[in-house]
Amino acid sequence: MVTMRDIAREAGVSQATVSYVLHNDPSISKPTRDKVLRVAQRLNYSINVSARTLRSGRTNAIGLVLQDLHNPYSTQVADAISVYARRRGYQTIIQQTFYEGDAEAEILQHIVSSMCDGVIFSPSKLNVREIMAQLNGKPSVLLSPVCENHSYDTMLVACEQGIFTTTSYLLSRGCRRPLFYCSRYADFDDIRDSADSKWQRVAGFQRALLRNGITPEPWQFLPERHWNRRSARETIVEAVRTGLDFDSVVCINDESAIGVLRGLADCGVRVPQDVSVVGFDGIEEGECCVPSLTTFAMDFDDFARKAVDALIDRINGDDAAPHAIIANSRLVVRESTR
Amino acid sequence: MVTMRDIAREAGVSQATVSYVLHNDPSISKPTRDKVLRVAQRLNYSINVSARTLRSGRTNAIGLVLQDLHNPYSTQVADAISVYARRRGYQTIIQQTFYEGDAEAEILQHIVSSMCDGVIFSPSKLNVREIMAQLNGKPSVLLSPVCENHSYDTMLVACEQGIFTTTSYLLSRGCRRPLFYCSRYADFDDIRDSADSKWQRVAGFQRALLRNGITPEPWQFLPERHWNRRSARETIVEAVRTGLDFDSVVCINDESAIGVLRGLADCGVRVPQDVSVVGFDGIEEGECCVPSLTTFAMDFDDFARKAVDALIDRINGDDAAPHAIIANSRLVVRESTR
DNA sequence: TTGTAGGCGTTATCAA
DNA sequence: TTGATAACGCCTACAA
Repeated sequence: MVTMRDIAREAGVSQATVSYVLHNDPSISKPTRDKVLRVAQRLNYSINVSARTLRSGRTNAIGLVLQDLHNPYSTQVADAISVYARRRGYQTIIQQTFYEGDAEAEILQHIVSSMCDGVIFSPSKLNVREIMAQLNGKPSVLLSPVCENHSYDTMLVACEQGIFTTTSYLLSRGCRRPLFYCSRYADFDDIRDSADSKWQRVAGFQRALLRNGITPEPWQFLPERHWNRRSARETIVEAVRTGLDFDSVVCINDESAIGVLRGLADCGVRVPQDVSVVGFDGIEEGECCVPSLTTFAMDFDDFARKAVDALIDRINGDDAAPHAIIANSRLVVRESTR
Repeated sequence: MVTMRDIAREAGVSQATVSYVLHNDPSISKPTRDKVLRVAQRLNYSINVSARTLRSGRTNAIGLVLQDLHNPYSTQVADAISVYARRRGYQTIIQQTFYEGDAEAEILQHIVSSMCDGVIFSPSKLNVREIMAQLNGKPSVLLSPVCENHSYDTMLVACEQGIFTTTSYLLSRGCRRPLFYCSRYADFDDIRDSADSKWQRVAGFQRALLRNGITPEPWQFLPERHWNRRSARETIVEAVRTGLDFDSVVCINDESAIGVLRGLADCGVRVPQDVSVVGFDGIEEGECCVPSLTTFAMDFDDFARKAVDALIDRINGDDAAPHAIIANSRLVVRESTR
């Protein structure tokens, strides 16, 4: 490893001078500058980030801590944030917690102590108290459906409203017997004010039904499963096999919706002629599947912009009260609804 | 920020003792140990990674430098590598170069100087000489279709053989007029030994045709476009509109194949009854699309295991001659072929 | 315009 | 069993 000291020795200057040159300090004369730069080039110098960080306290990187990168939604979030952060002059360091509380704490600790100037963090197991303990004052933006705190800026997703919108659209197109994938039935009054992402979606579904004079009934709720293609596919196939009478499926996310589309194809059910399907998220895959997916699509670029801007403001010392941030989103009508 | 010195003061021991305790050094007595740990807990201490790295030279992290995270193939690679690296006790730091030579060099420099003990790197713009200069001796595994060097372990993809396999399968099912998405026509003899990933695939296509007594002709080659859904969709729609007579499409990757499926659906062409489609990669999306995709599927877990194991061996001082590594892969027959 | 020197938080050697 | 102490590579007053 070649250090500034090596360059200094080689160029016949002090190590401090090298540092100044590499920081474009104007007080260094052109000849010295050139000489140092030439040597640095020749020795193929690259700065030691640990040393710089240790000394300066700045990393010029932001941490993005997600649960995993396995699902398209997370991937698109990660992609959009990386791209925008880069435009703002920051490296993005992506880390996954794999839904393990230990990993979460460990990663936050590492990140807190160094590696990055701020964190965009999607919590799973940790509660706000624990998060605060780990984050310990480091600038942060939370990606969370719930805004159970007033300690951090939080990117919210309009779950209730989104599912209300997709369900309402379905009903406006004449559907009367929608299924919801995936949750067990719960009484509307028990969940209407829930802070939980899933229950918010269930509540949106029910509110749309009620608004249209339909009373939600337990048969409409498909059992709780993973929010992924495979679970959704298996579940909907099972529903068709058991002879469930439905004319549409409201899905908790796009990935599930794509599994539902697949499962209906397995059963020879035509979409949208026999059954309509709506998703939630707006992942790219939904544009290109057959049939393409009607969904409540988030604007990922807007999401990334707002999250990163908020974080960088905090890094730069903004101490306004933490606030909730919502990205733009809208209903996108495609082929999966009639 | 709370440091070891703070703990030491609070616990009435030296800072060195704190370090020993936090490293589970057996020479520290139980009472001292407990006292220090209690204080550390209370002060919510977390280690400063920069300082540790600067001093010890070890990070316990590996860097994964990809071109982008926008396509499912890269995402699945990143996912699999992160998961396996974690099992081997390493954090994975994912970085994207966005196909910009500058970013590539910059990221490698940062990573070289610190942040991680080794790098899994997918080069785009940089040539081997430049890579070597940036990497500067840091343990590395290259993800690259070409093995133009004997300086690094390199994960190879069986491009020629893979496309040969998918094309041969198509022909064995009675197809006689396959299209190739996407490349311009090139004479077989000019490309059969190419080191380039794309030309290897084209060569595989042609070799399969020749083996079956079919002479490749320019009309079979769809113009060069991006290897993504949208380009493929537009291209195949155009091909159908112009009345091109074909009975199958060999795609350069799965993402393109999914775009082709979509484009054919746009035109009312049935798959596989009218046209068969094969992909290359084995991304998850191919399992669940309609129709599901016949493809030459890589075993991503095997890929990750081999890449990470090789890298960790190097980190641990293995100095065997660099070698080429190929992950398991196999033809997966699904619904998109007749 | 350039050099000297101290310290960022840790690890690790050596001595006590 | 524990404590001094000297780096690791870089940044930045301050001095020259």
